[in-house]
Amino acid sequence: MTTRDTGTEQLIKDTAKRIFFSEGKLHATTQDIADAAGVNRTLLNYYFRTRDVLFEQVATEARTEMSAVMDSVFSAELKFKEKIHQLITVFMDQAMKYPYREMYVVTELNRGDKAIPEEKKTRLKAFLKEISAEMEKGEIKKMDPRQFCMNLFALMAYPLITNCLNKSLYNIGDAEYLKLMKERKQLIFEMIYQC
Amino acid sequence: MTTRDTGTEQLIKDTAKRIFFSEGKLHATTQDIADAAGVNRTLLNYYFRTRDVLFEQVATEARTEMSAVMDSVFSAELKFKEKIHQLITVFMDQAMKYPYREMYVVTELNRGDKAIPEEKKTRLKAFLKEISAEMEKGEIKKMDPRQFCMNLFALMAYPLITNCLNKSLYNIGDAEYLKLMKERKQLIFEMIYQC
DNA sequence: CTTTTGTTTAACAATTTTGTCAAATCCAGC
DNA sequence: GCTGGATTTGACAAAATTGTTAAACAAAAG
Repeated sequence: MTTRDTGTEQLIKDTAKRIFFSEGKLHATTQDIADAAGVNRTLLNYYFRTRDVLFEQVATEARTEMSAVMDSVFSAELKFKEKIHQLITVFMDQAMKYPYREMYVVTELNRGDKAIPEEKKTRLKAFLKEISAEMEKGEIKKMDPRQFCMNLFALMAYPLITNCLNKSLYNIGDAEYLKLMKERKQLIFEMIYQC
Repeated sequence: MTTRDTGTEQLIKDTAKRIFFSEGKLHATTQDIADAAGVNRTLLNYYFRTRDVLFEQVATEARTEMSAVMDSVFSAELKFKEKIHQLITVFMDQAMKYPYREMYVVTELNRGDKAIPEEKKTRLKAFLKEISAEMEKGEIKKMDPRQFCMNLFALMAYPLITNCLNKSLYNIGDAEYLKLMKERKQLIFEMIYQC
């Protein structure tokens, strides 16, 4: 017989993602997630058997989505400058929806010893080479390409992770915060490029 | 009778800090902490009564230490440029010891609703004004001073938070990582200043 | 309408984590 | 040595979180 697909399974996963990656509640319990999704907690066990399976599935999808987004940029046939521009746009849009997703991946790394797939490392190496080439051409300031990468991702990700803190510190609301983040896209580009 | 002070209380707190802020195990259990400290778990209850008290105490001390470090820079009588230089040195040294401390404070903000003390906000405002003044003088590139702040802290904190990820991604060991972070101090200074 | 099968629920069991208590231990002061 | 209070420990209780099961429910197929 065909599965009836009431959409509950997806609802649970989406809710878990929202709680983990948008709201940053990294220690949410299965009951928390069930409540937020408006379903009986037993359903989490019905669909995923155990809490760990759900968490793992969500984490895996997070990594996959992240990779897909990155791939779309890295494998595109674009000039370097355009690629950076694209990367900032795409990454920040993602990070604005799921500010804590990266952080989740990092903390996962910190306990279980998940390895980074070789494939990603080679892709990164290619990108580092591109960066070096641009530096040779004098397009961007010379430095360790790894530092360049760290700078880029730091500038993009950090303010979104510290969302809450910043809003409170600078006394700004949702609307203005959004505006600031939009401005940031351009700002980061200039910062990275003019140095 | 006078307290015997076997140093156990401090040992427990220090161990908790190490686990939380250095190792990034934000979900450590009381047993984990007791084991890491090499003491009986009951002692955590003896000295702190409940888990929450211990956590709160550790978090409070973290905030206090952080503030003290920041104060020492912000309230110093220094030229702006020297102040930034000092800030980078001090902040990064701290962040290298306790990379996840800030993150801990942020995630704490995300569930309980801790407010930021007014005093800190006023100090920040003063700093933002200083930044604006420097921009007027043409010492640093003009932008929203809040963006300047976000840039600065992002460049300092993020690579340390993603410590594990970076080591794995770039295939680097502890020694080289340390070297990279040292280089970063100078790099960040130039980046902030020459834009 | 009945059956069949996937879905949902409530009650319960198991596990994990935290808290309590009394007894044992240790050490300063007598 | 003995005493008294602080410290430490192990056994146990309580609470919180997770997992299981059987039964109720809902919808498609016959």
